[in-house]
Amino acid sequence: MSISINDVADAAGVSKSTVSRVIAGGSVSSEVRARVEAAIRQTGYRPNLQARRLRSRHTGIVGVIVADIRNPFFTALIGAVEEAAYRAGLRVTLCNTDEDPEREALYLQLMQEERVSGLIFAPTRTTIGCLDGLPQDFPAVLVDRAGAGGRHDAVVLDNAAATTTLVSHLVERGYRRIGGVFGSTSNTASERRDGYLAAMQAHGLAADYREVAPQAEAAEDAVGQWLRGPTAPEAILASNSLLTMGTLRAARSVGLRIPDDLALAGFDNERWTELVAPGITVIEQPVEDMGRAAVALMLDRMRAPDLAVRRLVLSGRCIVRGSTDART
Amino acid sequence: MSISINDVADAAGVSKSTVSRVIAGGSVSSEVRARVEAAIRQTGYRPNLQARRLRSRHTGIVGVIVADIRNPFFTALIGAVEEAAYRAGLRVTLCNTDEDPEREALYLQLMQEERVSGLIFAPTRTTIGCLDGLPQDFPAVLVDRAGAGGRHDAVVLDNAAATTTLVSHLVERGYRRIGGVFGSTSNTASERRDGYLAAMQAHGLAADYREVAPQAEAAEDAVGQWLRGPTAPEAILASNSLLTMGTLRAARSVGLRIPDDLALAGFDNERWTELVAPGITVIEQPVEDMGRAAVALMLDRMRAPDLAVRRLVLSGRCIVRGSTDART
DNA sequence: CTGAAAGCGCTTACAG
DNA sequence: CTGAAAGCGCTTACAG
Repeated sequence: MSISINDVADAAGVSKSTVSRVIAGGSVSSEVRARVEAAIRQTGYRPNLQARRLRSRHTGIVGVIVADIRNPFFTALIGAVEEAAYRAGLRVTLCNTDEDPEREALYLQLMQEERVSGLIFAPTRTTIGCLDGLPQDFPAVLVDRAGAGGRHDAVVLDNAAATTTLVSHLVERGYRRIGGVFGSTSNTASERRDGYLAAMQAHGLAADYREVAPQAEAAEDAVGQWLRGPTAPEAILASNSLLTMGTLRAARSVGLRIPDDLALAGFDNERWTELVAPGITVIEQPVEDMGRAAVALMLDRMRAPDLAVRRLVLSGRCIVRGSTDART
Repeated sequence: MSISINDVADAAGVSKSTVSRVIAGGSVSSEVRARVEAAIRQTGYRPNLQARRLRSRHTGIVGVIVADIRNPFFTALIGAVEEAAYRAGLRVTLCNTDEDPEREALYLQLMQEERVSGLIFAPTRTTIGCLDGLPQDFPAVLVDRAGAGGRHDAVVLDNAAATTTLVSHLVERGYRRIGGVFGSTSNTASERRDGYLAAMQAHGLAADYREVAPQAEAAEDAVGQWLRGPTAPEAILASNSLLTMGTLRAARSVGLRIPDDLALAGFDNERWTELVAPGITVIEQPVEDMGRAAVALMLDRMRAPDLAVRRLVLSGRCIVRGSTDART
């Protein structure tokens, strides 16, 4: 069937050990090396990675499990992780859970069966609790989503600070009835919700919020109802760009103008947030840094499994645009 | 180190053949099956997929190579492929080439070394030519991008029809100086360019276009210059959503209003194209169907390698919005 | 239904 | 520098 190292060895008139050494860049006489390289070319030999990984007992694969590949934040994160992993000579294998804890459990098992060298994971809140099921020596790094005081390395945004910034900004602009739309599945959304609640309380304002599946449709439905009802807020803070989009669509379909009838602020500086009129005020996350940092933490952990658990907290940057600008 | 099938066999007091049978769902007495299952649970055993794949000589992995994971078209495609593959009991491994032929060559090799069961690939134009380097028995399906009369199965859009529709629509709306912005790396972009040229000629109009790297920044720069110059068009047709976005940004920065100063039409019905004011006229691609169809073609090819080459051409749907509406 | 043996394609000590 | 042997963790005929 497929050409194996034995075929190359035969063609070159050497042992397969020697072929293996040539491929691995071990010490081989230049004359033999040339012969083997010619044989490789001639036979069209491609090493079988399954065999190599089995024998060498490490795969050089980093598993990445994200919650929603259609969320541009995760796409950007994946891109950054991929690049950093590639530089470190690691391959990436990607899984998408669609925020489903069952699929998370499945993929977590699969990653172990793949014997990945490391794992980068953005879990749902449900799964964060049962991460202790992972073997001790499994180099896993949480990214974007982590509990406080977990057993694993993590890279997260300073969500409390970010929401405080957003709420303060809205209050400064004169808004009082500030509502929130938060994802219901992630710890990150909960942290943003708690930050919102704390900030509202600090300003002596009454809080009101909705928790929905972190997708545009869910936000559009929930916010649409809300905006049509008697408790409609005059400003909304949304916890990710999909929810921001859904909120915007809801406002449009109800016929509210932004920012005059409804102010809007959210997370993630997606290009479209700048293109709509008015632009949307957002917290920009250092997503490239987050991806790179996750890989760096993972590499450290692979080298030194006994390192103390590290938690990297990065700051967002507030970009003010017209969507929160009615009162100036 | 890691727990192997032998440990389970020892714990259950059976041979590893029997353990293997239990896992594979072979015929085993219920008493023995129960003992083995208990041993699996007790030891925390996870089968080593590298070993399984090596021995069974097929991986059950479908490789997916796309040009740009940040292009929402590809993200949606990946999602659809993943789902269809998952249903067929296949795993997906994903590679992102960033439109770089060198990385394409690298990943193509890697896919062979991984011994993937099948490949779904959106190649650059450069690479389409040297796809014959793939082994005959390699079940590869091209998606979104394919040459005419290639050796591989393919799923593509009817690009000629789509651009003809767009040009006719613009002409109908009274536009005459219709320019184009096309990606420079893909065959699909070339087909759209050729469709544009043919349609313009059929209408007796002079064509003018730019070819750029298929990213927003490149389009923004090129179109910005163009719009400031003496040959500025009154309408622009862009060959993907990133280019549409760049064109829109360029128009904004030059201070042109859409559609009064510049009409705009593009590809891919991304959510933001509906959210900006005015909305953007686009060709919507049946991207989910494309992903599913690619997997279906691949499965057929895996089962029957000698099947005649098939090329599936799907139609886009034109969604007219305000961006092409100045004259009505 | 169950087990012993062979072998998938490599790498890794161990000799020479 | 080179090769023969062992073995990574499985599955797959082959016996019984």
